[in-house]
Amino acid sequence: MEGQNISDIIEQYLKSILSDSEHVEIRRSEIANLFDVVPSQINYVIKTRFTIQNGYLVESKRGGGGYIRIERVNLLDDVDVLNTLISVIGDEISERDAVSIIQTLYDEDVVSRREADLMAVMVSKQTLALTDRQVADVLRAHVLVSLLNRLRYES
Amino acid sequence: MEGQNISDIIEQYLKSILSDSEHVEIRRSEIANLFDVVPSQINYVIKTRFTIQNGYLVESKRGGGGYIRIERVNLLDDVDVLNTLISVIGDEISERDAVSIIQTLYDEDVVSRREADLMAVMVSKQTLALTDRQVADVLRAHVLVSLLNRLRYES
DNA sequence: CATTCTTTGACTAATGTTGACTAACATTAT
DNA sequence: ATAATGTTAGTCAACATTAGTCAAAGAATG
Repeated sequence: MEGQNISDIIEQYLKSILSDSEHVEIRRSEIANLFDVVPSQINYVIKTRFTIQNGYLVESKRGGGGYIRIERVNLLDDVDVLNTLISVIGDEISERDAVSIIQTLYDEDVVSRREADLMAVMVSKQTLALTDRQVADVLRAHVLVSLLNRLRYES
Repeated sequence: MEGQNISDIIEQYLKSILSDSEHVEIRRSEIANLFDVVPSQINYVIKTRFTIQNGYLVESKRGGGGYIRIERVNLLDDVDVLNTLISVIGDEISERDAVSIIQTLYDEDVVSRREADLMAVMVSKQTLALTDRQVADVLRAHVLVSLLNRLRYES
């Protein structure tokens, strides 16, 4: 057990709830009060310990009745393929390279034909209509990584 | 279920009626009284939760015997769903409205669950990480229209 | 020491709530 | 007919209530 700092303690608290139910829904300020920390520390805990790589999905809503919801999801077996491809992408990527990555996904049966087609539309020059080519390449990398991360889990 | 704020509760109330009949017809002040809110809150609920992007049509009449009528529209009955949606999108669109449209596509069986999920990732703020919000909105509209156009052909 | 991780708080953004004012329509009086 | 009055709904901006971001300061680690 590592219970040294308060972030670890909050992490354990949330995970103990998650070991029973599939998800937790919290009010940020309540948890912050409970552990006597500033609200933004909750964001820090979530950002560093409840990532999609670890199998957690987070959604939230602001305003009255706002909340933060953490959900446990089933990670799929394609993790290795996805990690490899993500590391290949880097900070920017051309349309041609993006298409070949999508092709790999299809070859490896990670996505269907139709899903691959949609992804190809998403990374195309025409869709990412930006005057500056490099800006488009950076955005395309971002888009592709987001899509690959989405493929890590089901439902 | 997320139902902490009163707007969500009113939304659920109206949708529970809509799950039985094709439409609801309300007197604004009555609903406002029922949930103990000011009348204009009903407008807020309708404006944020019963848009055409969500698959609802709203009409109303003022004066004596006035009413607000919410109707669920079946977009598949429309001759050209996609054209309708594309015209709704316009030149720019918020993430919220975009998600509504994607949800509608899924509800109407135009796309699968997974395809809808990928599309949702695509239009998310995080994916379209741009400093200027309006630029992101414009790009998001572009992306969505591209995707909808892609859905025209069956492959 | 240098580096990385944690903690904090000021500022920002999103969403929800309220009420004063306006617009549309209906009914009644002239 | 027309005007006056009453009865609805619509708009908009101020205010309230949440969560998110970011960078600086502090603590821990090696």
